[in-house]
Formats: sequence, C-alpha cells, structure tokens
Amino acid sequence: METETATRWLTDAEQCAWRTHLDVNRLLTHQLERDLQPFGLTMNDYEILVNLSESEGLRMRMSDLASATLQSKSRLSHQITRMENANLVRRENCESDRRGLFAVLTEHGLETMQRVAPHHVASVRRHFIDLLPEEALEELHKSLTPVAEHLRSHRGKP
Amino acid sequence: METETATRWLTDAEQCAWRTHLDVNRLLTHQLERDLQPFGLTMNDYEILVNLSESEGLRMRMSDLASATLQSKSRLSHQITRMENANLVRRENCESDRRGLFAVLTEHGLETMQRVAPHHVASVRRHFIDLLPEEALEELHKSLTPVAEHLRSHRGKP
DNA sequence: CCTAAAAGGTTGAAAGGTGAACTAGTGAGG
DNA sequence: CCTCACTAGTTCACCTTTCAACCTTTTAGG
Repeated sequence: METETATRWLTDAEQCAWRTHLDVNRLLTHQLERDLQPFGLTMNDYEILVNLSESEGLRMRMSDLASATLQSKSRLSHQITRMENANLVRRENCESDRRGLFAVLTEHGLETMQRVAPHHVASVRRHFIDLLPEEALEELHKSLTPVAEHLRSHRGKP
Repeated sequence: METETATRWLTDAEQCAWRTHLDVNRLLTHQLERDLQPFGLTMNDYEILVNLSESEGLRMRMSDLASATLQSKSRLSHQITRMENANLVRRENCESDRRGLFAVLTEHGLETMQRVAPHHVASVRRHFIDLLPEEALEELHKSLTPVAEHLRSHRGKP
C-alpha cells in the first residue's frame, strides 16, 4: 500500500509552456522598467500614479492602494514615502477614520503621469500587445482570468 | 502638419488582458514563493538548483548560469555566495580558463533539489498548469514564444 | 462604560538587488 | 613578444523589499 502518491511531473509540453511563461515575465518586466527609467519612474511608481489618477479626488486610502497593487502595507508605506520625497504624491489625514491616511496625487504627479503614459503604453504595445494577434490576446485573457481568481481567493492559505 | 503621432491607447479588451497578465504574474510568483518557503528555498534558489542538476557534472560556469537564469552577473554572484553558505553549492576553479569559476551542486544541494521538486511541481500544477485546459496551455505557449524571442533579441537596446 | 481584540499605518533592521568601478586573465594584431 | 581591448567575476555603495514590533484608533462584547 502506497502512502505517497507518485509525482505527476510536467510533460514536455507543459514544461516548455511554463518556462516560456516565466521567461516572458522576467524579460518583459525588465524591458518595461528600462523604458520607464529615462523618466525617473519605476513600474511601481507608475502603477501607483495610474491607480490614483483613476480614483475620485485623485486619492486613495493606503490600504486600498496596497491591495489594489498587491503589495504589503509596509512596502507601500515605504514606496509612498519615496514618492512623497519626489513630490509625486502627498499624504493626507482621513477625517472620518483617524487611523487612516490618503495618498493624494500632487499636481506634479498628475503632470508626470500624463507625460509618461504615452511612452509607457507604446512600450507595452511594442513588447507585448502588438506581438500577439488579437484572438491570441482574447484567448490569453480568457485563460488567465480563472487563474487570477483562483490565486486571489487563495491568498494567505496553505 | 503633425510632429507627434497620436497615442494608440489600449482598448478595453487589451487593457483587461494586460492587467490580468500582470496580476497573474505577481500573484503566482508570491504563491510559488510561499509554497517553497517551508523548505527554506526561494524561487531563485530553486531555479539555480534545477539548472545545475540538469548540467553535465552538476556544474555550470558563472556566466552561463547568469544568462540561463536571466540575472546580472552581480546578482548571481551574491546569490551563489548565499547558496554556498547554505551548502547547496560550491565554487570551483576552472582549469582551462583561470578567470572562470564553476558553480557546482553539492551532495546536499542535490538531495534538497530532489526532495523539494515534487512539492514545487505540485504547486505549479495546482496554481497554474492544472487550471488551464490543455489546448489553452498550448495556445499560450504558441503565443508567448515569439514574445520571448523578441525580448531576448532586444536586450540592451533602446 | 470598559476592556480586549482587530484594523490602519509606520518603523527599523536585516536581506536582497542594482550598477558602476575594479581585478585578473585572455587573446588578437602589430 | 607586447600591448591593448575584451571577458569573467567580484566588490562597493546605494536603493528596495521583507518581517516583526510597535502605536493609535475603532469596534464588539459583556
């Protein structure tokens, strides 16, 4: 009688797909990061700017921003401090809950965002979107959505 | 006459696909990292172990290992130092080129690798591979391969 | 009310990553 | 042979991420 189940190793096809996926991620992240560098932003910075610029009042509660960007509170706190020093963002107290803080986009943050966005979008197109036929992109989205849901619902468990 | 070309913003579909892709990456990386944690390994450690264990003589030149894992030399050097301290790997001089070094898998490194691999594979299946129908995985691979090539050929340029 | 637990955030130290400067060995051209 | 440019790899200084400890305010129960 077996107590251990035999390992289901990856098939060759699975292995290839998986490694390609990993590689694309790493390479793509590097490339996008590099393309943002001339503007003095990282992808983290950019993502925060996007989130804030899409929110009412150009502001978000720290926690909401943390979970929107899938970061820990601690990391976000440091991140916002840096961006505050760069005058892209400022912290503001929350009247209705005195524990809370808002991260608020500054004028300069908004301008930066608007100036950089076209370049970033071009970069995403050039290195990813425009390399995939339209159906492939839709296919990708359809396949990945359940994965994202699974992972989201699964956070902080075994 | 226009000097600036109008920005081709992402369509809604493109935007969704792109954001999902980003999210899956981040969430998946976190999850895999967490599943390796009980074994005292990071994904970087694991990847190095895999590369070495698949090489002749369980060894690779530092540069080759760096480019196989898409890391900078500097980063790899630190990484190997840590793994050397954990006795997973050891450095060995290269006779034929006295500038060069090999990273060599130790006995303990090999055992660790073999012990951990089944769990890691299970994790990859559970959180990714097995969530995708077989054709979706092949589709994914076919779509992503040209992207990987593009990015690889494009390293270190505008 | 009062208390205890939970939620919102920050902090500081330690670990990990980056890029440029550096050392040492190689190898091709004169 | 020399020398000069290149390759292999490490190191240093600096920045980012992580994790646990911490403080304050809110909420829920008794």
